[in-house]
Amino acid sequence: MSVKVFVGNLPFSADDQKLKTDFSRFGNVDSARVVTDKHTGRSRGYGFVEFSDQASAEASITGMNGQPMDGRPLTVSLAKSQGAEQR
DNA sequence: GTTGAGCGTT
Repeated sequence: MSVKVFVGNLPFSADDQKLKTDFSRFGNVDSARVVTDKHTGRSRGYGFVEFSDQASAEASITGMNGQPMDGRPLTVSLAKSQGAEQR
């Protein structure tokens, strides 16, 4: 199964593809998505990254959490809605 | 035309 990772403090110039590119260095990214506002269409400044393996997710958290991207420190952590099928 | 805590979308 895939593991969801919450990514916050993202630059407004960041997008889902940028997240996937940056997080793909740590493992296989199943899908990366940046939360964009539906009313304004602009990025809210945070997104989610889905890894195909939990080890890759933790590796990305350890490697990207607190690290400045585009000039701003990213907040990477396990997403809340992990479900109960990740084991 | 902007901004900055926050856990989306089908």
